[in-house]
Amino acid sequence: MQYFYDSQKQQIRLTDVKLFDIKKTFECGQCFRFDESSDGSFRGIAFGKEINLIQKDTEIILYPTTEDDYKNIWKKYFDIDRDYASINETLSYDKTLNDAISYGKGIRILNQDPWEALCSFIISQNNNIPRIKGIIGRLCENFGEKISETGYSFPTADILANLSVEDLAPLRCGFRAKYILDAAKKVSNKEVDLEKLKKLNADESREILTSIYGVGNKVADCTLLFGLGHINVCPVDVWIKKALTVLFNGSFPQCAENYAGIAQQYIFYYARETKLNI
DNA sequence: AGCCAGGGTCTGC
DNA sequence: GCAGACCATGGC
Repeated sequence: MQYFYDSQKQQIRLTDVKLFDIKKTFECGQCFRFDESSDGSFRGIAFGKEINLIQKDTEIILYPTTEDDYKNIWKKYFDIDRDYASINETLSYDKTLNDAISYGKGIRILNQDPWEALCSFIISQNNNIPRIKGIIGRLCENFGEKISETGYSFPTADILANLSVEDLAPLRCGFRAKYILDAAKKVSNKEVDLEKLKKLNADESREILTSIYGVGNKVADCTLLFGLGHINVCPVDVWIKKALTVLFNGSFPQCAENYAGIAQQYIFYYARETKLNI
């Protein structure tokens, strides 16, 4: 994969793209702030920047952006440097995983902002994806910064830490409001120091994350996988639970141990798309 | 109407 | 340690 920057058009062009399908990546349930436009491109916001992506086969264009933002934000965000071919080969030793990969090939695990991942997956609990996106959209419109005509950044923990449950009423997020506020307070006052978590291992981080009211293992593991780069962590939701029972006799095979999070994402996509009617 | 959605907490055994 | 009630909201 190579990149070319066009300063005239303010765009990055990725060529010879392998194993990066933007539609699957944005629609596999790992992030909630990217939406498809009528022309098939995707627009979204991450790290306070709005960006569009359009893909044609092995070419992807990112716009508008600068070369610096590509190097400092998007290259990492889209997991460009990870060798998915090699990971897929390892996972393919298992026949069921191989089936799931042929279905979800091109999914990449995004490296999201840890606070956004934590807050988003608190909102995700006992909820469905369209409504999660709605609540997060209202959260950003109400408390984020306006960064374009229609775009708002994800609000910081510091901003949310000073709010009350009543302030969050416009979100219509129900019982989750008190969880969001506790997370915001603990992150803001460094009782949960997300920067420090980056230096800890998964078990140590999970222990700290679950000290937040409303954060259990599943939400913590989503934060570890999607926000803190632990690709060997496997969040278990109702779909994964069902898939593990039906497809794997309870747990993933040996070949998935180092990439359990990625295996999990293929299986999640596979299970939902096929509704597990296998 | 009742069930479900990328769950977690609290109570009672 | 584990099952069951409960939690808000909205789509089907």
